[in-house]
Formats: sequence, structure tokens, C-alpha cells
Amino acid sequence: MARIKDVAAHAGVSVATVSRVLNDNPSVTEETRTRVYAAMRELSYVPNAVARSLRTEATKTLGLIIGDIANPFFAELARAVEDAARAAGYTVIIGNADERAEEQDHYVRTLLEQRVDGLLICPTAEVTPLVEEVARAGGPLVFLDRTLPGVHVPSVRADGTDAIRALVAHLRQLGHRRIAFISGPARLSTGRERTGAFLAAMAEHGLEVHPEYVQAGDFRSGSGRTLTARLLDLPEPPQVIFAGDNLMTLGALDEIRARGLRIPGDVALASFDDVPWFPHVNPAITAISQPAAELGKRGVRVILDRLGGRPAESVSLPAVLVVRQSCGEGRDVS
Amino acid sequence: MARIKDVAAHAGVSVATVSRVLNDNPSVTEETRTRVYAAMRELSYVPNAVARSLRTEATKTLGLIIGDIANPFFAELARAVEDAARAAGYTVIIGNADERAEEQDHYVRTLLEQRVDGLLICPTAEVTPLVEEVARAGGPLVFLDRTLPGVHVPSVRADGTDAIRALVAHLRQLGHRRIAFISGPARLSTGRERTGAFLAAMAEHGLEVHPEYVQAGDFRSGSGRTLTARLLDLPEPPQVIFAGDNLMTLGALDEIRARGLRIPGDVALASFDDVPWFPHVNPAITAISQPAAELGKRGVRVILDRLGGRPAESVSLPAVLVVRQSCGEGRDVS
DNA sequence: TCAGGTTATGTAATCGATTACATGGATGTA
DNA sequence: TACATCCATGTAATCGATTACATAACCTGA
Repeated sequence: MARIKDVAAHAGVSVATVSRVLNDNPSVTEETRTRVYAAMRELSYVPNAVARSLRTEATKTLGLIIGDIANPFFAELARAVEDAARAAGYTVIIGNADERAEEQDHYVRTLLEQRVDGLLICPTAEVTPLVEEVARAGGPLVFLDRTLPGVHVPSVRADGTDAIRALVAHLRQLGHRRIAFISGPARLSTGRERTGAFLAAMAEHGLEVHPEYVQAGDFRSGSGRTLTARLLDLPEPPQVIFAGDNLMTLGALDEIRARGLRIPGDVALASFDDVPWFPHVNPAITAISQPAAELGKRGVRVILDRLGGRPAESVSLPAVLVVRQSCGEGRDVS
Repeated sequence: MARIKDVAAHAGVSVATVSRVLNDNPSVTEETRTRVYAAMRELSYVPNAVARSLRTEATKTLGLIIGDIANPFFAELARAVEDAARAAGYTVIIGNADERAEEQDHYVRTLLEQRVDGLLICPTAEVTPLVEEVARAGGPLVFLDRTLPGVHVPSVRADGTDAIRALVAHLRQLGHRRIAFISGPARLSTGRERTGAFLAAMAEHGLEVHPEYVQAGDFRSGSGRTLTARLLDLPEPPQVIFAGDNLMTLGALDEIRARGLRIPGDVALASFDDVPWFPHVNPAITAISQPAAELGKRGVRVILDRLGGRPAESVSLPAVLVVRQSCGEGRDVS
């Protein structure tokens, strides 16, 4: 593979001149420039970004560690991050933590070794020693979608509090009282926050929550199905199942269908997290929609702010309730 | 940031010894090894993969360029590639071509500059000069999901011919005659092959295909919707709409629902490409399922074979028909 | 004509690792 | 004791770019 030295020899100039051409340095004659370009083309020269990065101490690369690439929410997030990074001249390396702490740490390590300029993490677990150390050392981190308690790192996240309150109001107005929540894992900020917001909203509306009506899942469809089964098997099953993310909603749907129950007649269903196909389920699923693309865009902005030495401020964007038919024939009252 | 030199000084050894410890070279005393590890820990040393790659001429990195990250098929594919690569000690850089040739070429260029060891491409368009040149130069390429005519590169793909034949048989047995196909773009091998297989299967079953019944979409939901509208507006609309991928099926569903038509009574619907939510649409969507995860796994195996100097052979895996209810109350006859 | 300035280009150090080869001390053997 | 072997470790070249500094050529004005 041709090196800069070969191009220089072929064009009859020094490597410095070739490098100047590569970097659009204006102090190169138009004539020399064309000669260098010609040499590059003839040798099929491809600049070596590895060597460049070593010298310049910058890779023009961002790392992104997401919870689960099979989750459409993260897919949309990743796409937005990609687009925004690309527009700023950065390449993105995506790591899939698969909601496991070891996988997450593996990627943190690998991406730091690769010397990414910045790292966007959707933390997958409780604080790990590695992440804590990197944060303390002032590594170029930003948390996306989720935060970690006690770790001082700027974050970009969605706030579902208002939307959950609106959902509970909607359910209540339709006459539902026994409402169950399949939460995310308590070790994730998103899991805890949604649970907290749900309990607060229920209290506000004077609705009681049986302890067995709050079940902790793991943001994967399997747990949605298992926990739905458990809820439906209770002596007094809930009238509404509210699932904490789109995959667990899918699992709940599986179980409800398998039992031949009707929605919302036998049991109503709502989802935190909206996906394009919810309108096509019969009945269409009422859901809380998160601004995934906007989160990704803002995440990149924040990390670039950090890298540029500008103050990096945390961002919180509201999620919104989208009323459809899966909780009953209501029109939107929020 | 600590360098290998600092670690060496701190541990009272040479850089060579530290490097040996990093690379698990057995000719290092147990005692020295622990001293070096201690120094690394104390200095929070993170090896610089950029420097290592420059020296070793290998990045332990694979590039993956996919058509559209928002398409669940590619998400599943990407996840499988990731998993397989990781198991072999490789990191994956994913590029999203967004089904556009320029984007694809941008990533080909960038990833080659980054000196990825291998490149998996789901070619997004007709042959581009760049891809052709890289292929001719013997670059470490493998095509995934799609192939390019006249470009001699190993490929891993799914073959839907049998499944499409089974689908047409199924439709015919249910009494359908007027069957329309929303194909993918003719510039993609997957688009052409599915269309070819459809026309062949129709001919085999003695079914005629009106020219207006074959419409070319672009593998995005918008075109699915537009073309469904066009089909339904024909003087004699089709009895069945068969969409060439899951996103266009989503678009078709949008349009059918918007018109208040019933499936399969007013119009039946089938999809090439299955996704987890198809069973939950009412009626559940009959679809042809592609082995996306297996494709990804095999793709990695093929590229690693190439890198390892082993012969890299193209792979073709069969897709299978999954009969549900969206074409009528049939049981599977295939 | 020549000091001083400008401009295009070249020379060589540098980034942080790996690794071929050199070295020196310990051990074994005759 | 003398010499060959072996083993752990060190020295220094190297990968391919960037860039501070040096330099040569040319121009300008007195």
C-alpha cells in the first residue's frame, strides 16, 4: 500500500509538501498541488488515519455504547448520533452492551484504547469501578438516555414524569383503578425514574397501588411476557398493564394474545416508549413517546461542546403521551 | 496520559519488557510481571491502540456498512456481526449508508483510511467506481445481504426463491389471482432477485401479472405507502399486495388502514422480511423470514477466512415462508 | 547592488507502541 | 576452570503521518 513517501517521490516533492496538500494548507502552488494529486491517483494512495491520529493525538472518532441494538429506541438513537457526528466530521464506533455491565466495560476499555475523542454511554448498570474512574479522571464522557447516581458527568435524557402523569389521568378518566406497572430494572436510572413517576402519579390521583402490581423487568421482551403472566395470574388481576419499554410491551402482547384475552376489554395495555408499529396493532397501543432522535443529536452537541472547551450542560427533554385505543375508547384528555 | 515509557520507568524496567507484559509474552518473570502490572494500575495506564496498530499494521477492527440502521433487518444483522466479531477479538465500526451511494462511498473511504482489517458491505446501489477499484485491488471485502453484478467479491446472502414460490402457491390455493408486488429498487440485487423470483413463481402457477401490478419502491416505508395507494387506485385493484421488505409492508399497512379497508377481505397483504411485531398486527402478517442473524455470523466467518488466508466461499441461505392470517384463513400448505 | 522580506519547499524530530538483535548473568558440562 | 547454553531483559529501528524550523529563490526599494 502506497505511503506518503511514495507519493512524494512519484511527484518529485517532499513528504511535507504532500502532507500540506492532504491538509489543504494554502501555501502550496496550484501547479505542485495538481502534480501531487495526480501522483496520489496513480498510486491509489489512501492516507493512513492511524499514523495521522498518532501524530495529531486526535482520531476524529466518537464512541457510542448503547444498551441493546435490537431495541428500536436505541436504533433510532444511534442513527441520530451517527448523523450528527458525521455532519461534524466525526466517525462513530457503536458498541452494543447488551444490557450487561461486563460488555459495557469491555467497550469502555476498548474505545479508550482506540483513543476515541469522546464517549457517549447509555450506562447499562449500576456504577462500575471503571466508569467511575474514567469519570473522575475527567475523561470525555457524556451519559445518554440514562444517568448514574453520584457520578458527575453531563447527561442528555428524556423526562417522562409529565407524560406518565397524563397517562394515569387518562386511565382514571376511563374508569380504570387497578393499574399495574412492569418497570425496568431498579439499577437503571430510567427504571427507577419511571417507577417513581408512576407511583407519584397514582398517589396524586388517589389511586392505590397493590405491591404485587409493580413488577421489575429487564427491558427485554421475555421479562415482559413472564411478568404479564404473573400479573394475570393474581387473584385480582389488574385492569391495566403499563409496560416500562417497547420490548416488554411486545412481551406483554405475546402473553395476552396467547391467553386469548381481549384488549382493552379483558385487560388494557400501555407502553412507555413508542415504536412505528404500535398504531397497527389492534387495538393501536397507547404509548409515551420519547424524543430519541433529538436525544442523539443533543448528545453529540454536548460532547462536542466538551471537546471544544465550551461548558457542557446536561439536557432533559420531555416525553409525550400518545393516546390510542389500547386502554379504552377515550379521546385524549391531556 | 501515561505512556508505555512512563510505566517502564515507574516499574524500573525497559519499554520492551512492558510491551512483553502487554502481549502476554511468556519470557517475563512472574515477579517482573506483577511489578509492571502494579505500575500500570498506579498510573492508570491505557495502552494506545493507535500506536500499536501503526506498528503491527493491524487494527483488529472490521468495518460494516449497512443499508439503513432504522430497518430492523439490518439491526439484527449488525448485532450478529458485532457478536461474532467480538468473539474473535475484533471491534466493529458500523456505517449507515442510508441507502445512498455517496454515503456508502464515504464510509468505504473512511474505513479504509482507518485501516480496518476487513470490510463487510451491504452494497447500497449500482457499482460505484470506488467499490469496483477496491474490489479489483483485492481489498478485504465481503458483500452481505446483497451482491453486485460483475464485481468479483465473496458474498453472504439469503435466497428467497423457494419461499416466494411457496407464497405464490399459498396465495393461489386461497383463491387469489390478482397479485401485486412492491419490489425493491432494481439497482439492488435483492430488489431484482425478488422480482425475478416472483415473476417466475407466478408463471409456474399459470398466473398472469399485469404490468401495473409490479411497482418499484425503495425499501423505505414512504414508498410502500405511495405505491399501495397507486395499486388500490387502479381500475381493477389487486387482491393481494406483496411488499418487498418490512418497511414497505409498514407503509402498505398505513395506507390500507387509512382507507379503512379490511385485511384480507378487501385486500390481502404479505411481506418479504419478517419482524417480531408482525404476529401482533390484526390479522397477523404472513411473511418470508430471512436468517438475518445467521447471515451476519457467516459474513464474519467469511471475512475472517479471507484474512486468515483460507479460501473465502460465498454463502447462500434459504429464506422461509411463515404463513399467518393476512392472506386469508389458510393453513400452511407448503 | 544589496539588505530585508516574502514565499514555496525541504529536513528532521516526533507521536507510542512492537520487535529483531544484543547483552550479561546464571547454569551445566567436561 | 573454561566454555557453551539459556534465559530475562535492554537498545534502538521502525510503522506513516504532521509540523517546527531551516533554506533557497525571488522580489522590492533605496
